[in-house]
Amino acid sequence: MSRLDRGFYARPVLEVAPALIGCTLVHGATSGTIVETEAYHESEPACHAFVGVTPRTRVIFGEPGCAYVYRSYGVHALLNAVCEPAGIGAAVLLRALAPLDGVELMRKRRLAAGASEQIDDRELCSGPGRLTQALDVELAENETSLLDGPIAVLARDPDAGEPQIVAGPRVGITKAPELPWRFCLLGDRNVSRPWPWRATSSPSG
DNA sequence: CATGGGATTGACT
DNA sequence: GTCAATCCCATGC
Repeated sequence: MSRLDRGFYARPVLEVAPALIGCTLVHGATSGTIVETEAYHESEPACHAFVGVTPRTRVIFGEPGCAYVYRSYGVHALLNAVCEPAGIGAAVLLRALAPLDGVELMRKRRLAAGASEQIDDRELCSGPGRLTQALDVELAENETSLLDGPIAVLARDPDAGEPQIVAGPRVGITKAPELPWRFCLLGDRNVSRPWPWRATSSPSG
């Protein structure tokens, strides 16, 4: 499968975020299927680009298809894909993967980063800070290109069919919490937080 | 130059 | 459910 091209990322961020579900994130010997994303846009205050162009946010206003990597809570690196044409500040946060290649390497890295000694496979990449630990994505890779740089995003397998996607409110933000800009692969158990899929099932579930 | 906040995680009650 | 760890950067003086 080939990398997504610049035109893929140059679209509105609310199109790109769900379109990334089912694509494959690759870094070195480790990879995973993207199962959870969130959209961020300069027009709403939860987005870092809301404050305008600064040294930090410059990349978000730059060329679509670049990586925006930043440190969260002084602890974790979070990976975003810059979207929309240059001049517009928008990006998609990659929040969870279903591990594909290099699972044992992921486990080794997660343990080295301080995780508890027992890690279920579904916990390897189930969170924005966890997936950067597992794939060893670093702050130094901020502003690298997803089109030909060290971090690659591959298109969906067209034979796999369209994934079923559910939308909901974004996680962990205090501003604009009502926007349903979080996208998950329906029923996938690698997502970073519980999803009310059982809401329509029996309570004992 | 000092300060406050944050797109999280893991451990503990 | 609660809480600390830890650092970059935007803002204000």
